[in-house]
Amino acid sequence: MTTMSDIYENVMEVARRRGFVWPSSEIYGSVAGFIDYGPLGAMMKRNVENVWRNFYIIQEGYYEIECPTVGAEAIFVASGHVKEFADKMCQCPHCGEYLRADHIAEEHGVEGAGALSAEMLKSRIYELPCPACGETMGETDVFNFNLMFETTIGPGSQRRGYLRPETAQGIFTDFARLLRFYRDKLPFGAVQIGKSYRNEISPRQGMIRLREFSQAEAEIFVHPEEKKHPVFHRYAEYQVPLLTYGLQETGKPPVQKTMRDAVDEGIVANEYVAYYIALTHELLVTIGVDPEKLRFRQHMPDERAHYAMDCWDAEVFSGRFGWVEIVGIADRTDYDLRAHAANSGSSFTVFIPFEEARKVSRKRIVPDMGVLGPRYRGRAKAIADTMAEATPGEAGVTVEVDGEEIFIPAEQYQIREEEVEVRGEEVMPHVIEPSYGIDRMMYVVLEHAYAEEEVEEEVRRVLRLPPAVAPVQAAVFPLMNRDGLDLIARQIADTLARRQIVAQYDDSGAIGRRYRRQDEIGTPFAVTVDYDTKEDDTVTIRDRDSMEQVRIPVDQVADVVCSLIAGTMTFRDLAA
RNA sequence: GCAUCGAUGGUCUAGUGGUAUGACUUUGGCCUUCCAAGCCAAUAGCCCGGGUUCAAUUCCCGGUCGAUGCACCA
Repeated sequence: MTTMSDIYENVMEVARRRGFVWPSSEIYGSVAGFIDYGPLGAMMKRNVENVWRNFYIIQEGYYEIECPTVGAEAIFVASGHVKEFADKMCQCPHCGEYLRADHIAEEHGVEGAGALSAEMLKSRIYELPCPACGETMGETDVFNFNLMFETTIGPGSQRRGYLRPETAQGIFTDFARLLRFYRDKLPFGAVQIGKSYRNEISPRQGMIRLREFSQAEAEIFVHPEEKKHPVFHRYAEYQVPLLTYGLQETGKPPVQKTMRDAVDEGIVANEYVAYYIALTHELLVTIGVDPEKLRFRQHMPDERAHYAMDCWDAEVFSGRFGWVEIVGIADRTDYDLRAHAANSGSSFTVFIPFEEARKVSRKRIVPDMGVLGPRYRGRAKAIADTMAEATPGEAGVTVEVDGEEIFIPAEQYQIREEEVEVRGEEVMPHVIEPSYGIDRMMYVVLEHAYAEEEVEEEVRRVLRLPPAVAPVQAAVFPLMNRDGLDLIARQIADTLARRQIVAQYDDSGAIGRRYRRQDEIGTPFAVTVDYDTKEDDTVTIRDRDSMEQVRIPVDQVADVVCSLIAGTMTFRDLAA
């Protein structure tokens, strides 16, 4: 039987051999951190993404957008990635080791070393020993290693661009357009599924840490003071294992909590974060993650990314890698919108009307233009505008126009108190972000689905993939490749194809071998045409997991297979 | 990036200074009335670059990829 340590090798061996995942550009030597999805892998990945779409687009109503993977420098200056998404590194002049400069400083009691500039760090580590060889660091440059891939846009290498390190920024930069699309109301959200890029220093761990990877992200814009999810009740009683940072500090295991309790007890910051924790749990179980190997871990305060306020990771246990972060659910506050507003000059606020317009009394300076006009001529308008913003003194008001201070005596204006109707306010939304690593989901689903079992002294390898993500949904076999059985089987395969089912026809070799082949790629159901079919127009349908067979009429095959795949009927129902 | 080890048909592997073993898989044929049966045949391989040598898959150097440890993983 499979031991913990070699499950990865067994899973990846099947994945390679059967066309799920291949090393990229093998013929020229593959590069760490890049993979190809083969035919079955690409199919399965599409299925996983479509399950994700069912949750976020169909259930939640957040539409999908698609933005470029290359972005101009300004985007990532604003997002903070140019500055923050980098490690301060240095190279030991004695042993040549590459090291994190801030880590060296921190180990020797320098508080907040992560926030120091490169120059500061350089001087702080001057007298410290190298953690690799023990020699004093001395004169060594501290440099930023940015994890973004850099490129240039257009000829002449004039404009700097970056491959996006997350899909989120595209949604933020489309904020104003999206707000109009959703007719100027909060909350609203947009999602994006696509490639992101991070130039990892040393990627290992196969599909777990890639330099080019697929993300599925939702950015949900909510009122900053009202983080109550409109349909929170959907998941209010849903139970999820939560590993709070308090529990982590004391080394305790996660606690099962309903989402309502988690919010009421202040464990999870707000209903939105809790809602997407529960939704993520349901989604991951749907694609085939073992619920016994799934938990939600809260980020420690010092662990959070530069933009996050509260953050929970969905972690899945892998026999090879231990607990692996698959999904991050963060309350990014208004960090991103504020940054893009400041850098772009565009508006990132939403006008929220009050339920009733509020009457606000305020004082307003009304200049006597009959006096100001003739006196200041061309500058009169500017002076009047400036006065409206100013606070008048006893004798008059001083305004500054074009760098010149001008005193306007009190008799040249009136102070009018007036009631103004304020109909609402401009607020900058907060962003709730569930962010999924599709490739990691792919790996853990394959690992959790993989099983070896003894059947009549032979090892049967089977991928117990849920029908919703299995790359091939049904197999169709003639028991013998003659006597017209093959023709009937081909017709059944055609019928299934017309019903949008991915069906594989196979007539090669013994029937048992064909079942095993399909087991290994996770095909949930197999239809077999035998000699009884010619007598009574029935076929057998076989269940991958139980290996049991049920005989059903040929003309019901498509309906039954569709129901089984959609999950509206189980094989057990069929057998009963 | 450093250190150690490794890389042989699709997969797993034997072995070698003179082009390579076996099994499984795959394909074709025979046989076969439901879970990798049997028989015959076929296809297919020494990670890449350089060096030493008459000759390198084998020895040496460099690289790539992988495993392990260190470092790294917003």
